Amino acid sequence: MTLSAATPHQDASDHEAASPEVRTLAERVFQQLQDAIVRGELAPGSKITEPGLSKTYGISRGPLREAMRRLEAHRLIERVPHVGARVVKLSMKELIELFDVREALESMAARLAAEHMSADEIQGLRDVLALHEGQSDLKRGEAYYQREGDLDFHYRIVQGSHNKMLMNLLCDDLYYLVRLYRTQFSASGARPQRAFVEHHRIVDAIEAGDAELAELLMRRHVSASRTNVADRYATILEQQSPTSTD
Amino acid sequence: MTLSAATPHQDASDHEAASPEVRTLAERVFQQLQDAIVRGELAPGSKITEPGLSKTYGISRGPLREAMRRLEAHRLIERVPHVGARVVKLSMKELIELFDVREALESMAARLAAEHMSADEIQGLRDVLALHEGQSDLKRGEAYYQREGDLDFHYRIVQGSHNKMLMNLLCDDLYYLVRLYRTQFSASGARPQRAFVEHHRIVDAIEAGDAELAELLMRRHVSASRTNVADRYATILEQQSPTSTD
DNA sequence: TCATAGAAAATTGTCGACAATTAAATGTTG
DNA sequence: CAACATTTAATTGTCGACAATTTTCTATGA
Repeated sequence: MTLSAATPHQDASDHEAASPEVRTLAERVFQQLQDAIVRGELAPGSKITEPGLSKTYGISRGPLREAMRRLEAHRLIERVPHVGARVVKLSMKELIELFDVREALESMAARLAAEHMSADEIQGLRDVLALHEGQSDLKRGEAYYQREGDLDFHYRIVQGSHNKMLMNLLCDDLYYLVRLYRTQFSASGARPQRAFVEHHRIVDAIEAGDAELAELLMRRHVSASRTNVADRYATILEQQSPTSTD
Repeated sequence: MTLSAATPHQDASDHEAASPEVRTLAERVFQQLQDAIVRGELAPGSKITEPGLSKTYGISRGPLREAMRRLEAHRLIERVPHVGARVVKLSMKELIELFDVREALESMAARLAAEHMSADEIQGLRDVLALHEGQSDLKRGEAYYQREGDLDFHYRIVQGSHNKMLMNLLCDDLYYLVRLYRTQFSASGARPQRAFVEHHRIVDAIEAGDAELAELLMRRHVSASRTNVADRYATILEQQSPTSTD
């Protein structure tokens, strides 16, 4: 809530209260389910049943199924006809693939942002960084705000590209998957500090209008993030089942 | 139909017959609507009403609404709560944005394809090209097969990347929009012949395992395609309303 | 004990009806 | 005649019930 000025996500509801701007039940339960999955309340790979959710959220199966169809299209759940639906579970390979796609799209976004971002938008970007850094000094163990703050940073650059297609793809499709993994593998060790520095340099390049540099720096930034996440994934996988080869 | 070996699209139904592999009504009507929109039978910007479609396809509104929710998530229709749905209509700006995103993603796909494509997959790619070229010699005025053939080429390279995320984004999200515009703005003048040459060079690079070159060539190829489409769009726009500034 | 076949339960798919909201039509008034 | 208010119609949103399919449980047999 203290991040209100820096949280462009559209999850307006705190926990389960009705949002006045959301007109239909299907829309509301879609956002609620999206949030529940991203937060990890619905564990990856777990089966979700229509009567169960229908009872949990107090709505009939009609709008619920419409919400599930949207979640399916956004790749947050996987459905099999006549069998049921499960929360998506990314393998390490898929997680790396996700970062590869991010690298291509976000570096493009950074280039466009350097070309098209307004002074106000750049100022907003700096505000996010300042807020981010301040919180980091205060509570460096608390990873939650770092993660959301990091995503806000990327979110704003994508919006700064002024490319609607790109915004839809990254913000509506990929970022929810990114947030899903982030609940499991938060950045570790010296990575957050390095990310800070990289963020600043990217903003510098954008402010200078150096599109080529902004693109290059963002590409490296996402690539470094991918390496870090892959390491974390492998580490956790070893801890869980040291002899597993999967 | 003669392209069966080279058409990886999953539109199995010819016109409206029941596909045995499609288990549910919602799935079937989703594909039918998708096809109708892509073919232009449902004009861009036209309003679609639930009772109308329900009567047309002979199903109730339940599964129909689920299909529409999926179309909405794939950006083929746009819905407003309590008002209705319309077939998406891309402005020239959005069309260019779409090609910009394609340029970033498909150049990445070409690079990965050069690294990971198997000999069989490359052979299949050459088969598509040969078929494509033969048809071009026979009937160069017939643009339909060219268009589908071109898309098959791109489709196979994306699959050759062996990146599931990339395949989903391009094949499930973007290519239907590409096909939608293609029904309106087919390649013109000397563009098809040039595209042939570019396709061959891209395959050569992939076969040689030259990832960097494949990426560069694909980037140029999509960029050239964008330029051509933008010109066609502007021309048609002028013919329709010479004095319009929109 | 394990495997298999059948029955029972649960879940998904589909439908028609009713409520809520919006769009259109009609009538009224200046 | 135009502008506005009211009424009517049409469309969307939601619900509960029934049919079809799958999964689970149970019983029978080797």
